Amino acid sequence: MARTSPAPRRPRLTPDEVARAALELLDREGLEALSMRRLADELGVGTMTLYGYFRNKDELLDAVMDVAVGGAPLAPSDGSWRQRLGDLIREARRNLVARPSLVQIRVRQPVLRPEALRFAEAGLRILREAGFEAQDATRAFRLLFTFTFGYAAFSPSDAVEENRAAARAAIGALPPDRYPALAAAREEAAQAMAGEEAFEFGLETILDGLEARL
Amino acid sequence: MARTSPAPRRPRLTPDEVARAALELLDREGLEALSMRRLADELGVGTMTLYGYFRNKDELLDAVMDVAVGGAPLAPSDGSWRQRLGDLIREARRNLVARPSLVQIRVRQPVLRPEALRFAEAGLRILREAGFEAQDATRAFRLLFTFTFGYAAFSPSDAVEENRAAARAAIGALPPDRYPALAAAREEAAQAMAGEEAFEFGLETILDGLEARL
DNA sequence: ACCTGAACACCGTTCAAGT
DNA sequence: ACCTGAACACCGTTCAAGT
Repeated sequence: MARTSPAPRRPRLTPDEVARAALELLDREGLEALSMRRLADELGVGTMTLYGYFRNKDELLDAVMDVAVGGAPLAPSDGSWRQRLGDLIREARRNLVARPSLVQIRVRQPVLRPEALRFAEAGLRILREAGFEAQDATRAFRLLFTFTFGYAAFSPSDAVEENRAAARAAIGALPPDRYPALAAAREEAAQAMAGEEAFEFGLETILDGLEARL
Repeated sequence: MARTSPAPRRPRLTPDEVARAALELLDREGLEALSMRRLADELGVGTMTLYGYFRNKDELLDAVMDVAVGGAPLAPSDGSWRQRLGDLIREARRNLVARPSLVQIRVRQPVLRPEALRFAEAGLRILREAGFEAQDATRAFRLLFTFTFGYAAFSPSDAVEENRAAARAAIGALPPDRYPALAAAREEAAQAMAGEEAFEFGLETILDGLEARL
């Protein structure tokens, strides 16, 4: 009467399940809350158990990035190359606004996972179809990527009004004779430090520049 | 016979000296080595002494940023607005390449110190002289700032060849039928992920886009 | 007025061991 | 084969105290 288990012992978790739990913790409490100890606690295992799935924290974060961008549909839009490329970038921006921690992970380490590379593939494809040669296409994509991630990294996405107020105060405290341009554009500078309008201005300006190169 | 000291006791250090010592440690060993404990040790004081100069670590980092960018001459170049703006950005890039930690500090927190704002002032002034109104000028500067800091944050500045090799390997491992554009531009993509050529392409494309708007 | 040790509440990771 | 506690070498910061 064979009991249920001569079977080889199997891990309680898969790396994917660990990564998903990490992403959930990230969404709930942010990157600073995602420690190996906290995550292990939430999963009900010892801290060191996690090191059976990932060699270290960077590897875990790599996997978190992968599950975070995996499955997102990369909405295939139509229209001109310019329209489609703009839509792709706006979709990336929406993802980064929804998950600011992804930017913090990317700033720690390059990410070369297949799921993450779908974004580059989609961008490159549009640029090649538009007529750019391989070298210009990769550089153009790099420019768009840098702007999109840079804007997410360096422009506040929450507490926007507090940040604007701080900027107004800082500019107001400068000696106007040494900072005339900032003094004359105080409100505009406070507006431009965040938000969708300044992002759109940047994106459209880059697309203008690319169009001029064709 | 008055001895040398009825004078009020004076602090052993000034905030500026502390910030300078922190910058030196940063240059020598990078941001991850700059802890309150390490810095206090190097200065030969107790850790908590530093909290007499700065309320917390973020305030110290703010001051480090200020001394790092302070005094740099912002080389006044001449030529067209386009030439001068390009030179300003290239100078900022050189500073960030020389001190990658500044980018890591900026990603932690906005910096609104007078010395740091000289860069925005110089950029805005050129853009206003070129003919941009206040709103477009601030947005244009924000675009250039975002690209410059973004490139420094997301493109490796050392171990470039190792990073390129990793990118080649990752692209090579992708199924070519699902990633045809990347497969066809593998070497170009590896090149474009870092270096001055891709930066120059981006900068010139942005300047093209701005010129088209005038 | 200025400085500081001890303590609190955390980290990531190595190592040796437990089932 | 899989899991884990203890330990190591760190963090930033609060508190109460020392000169």
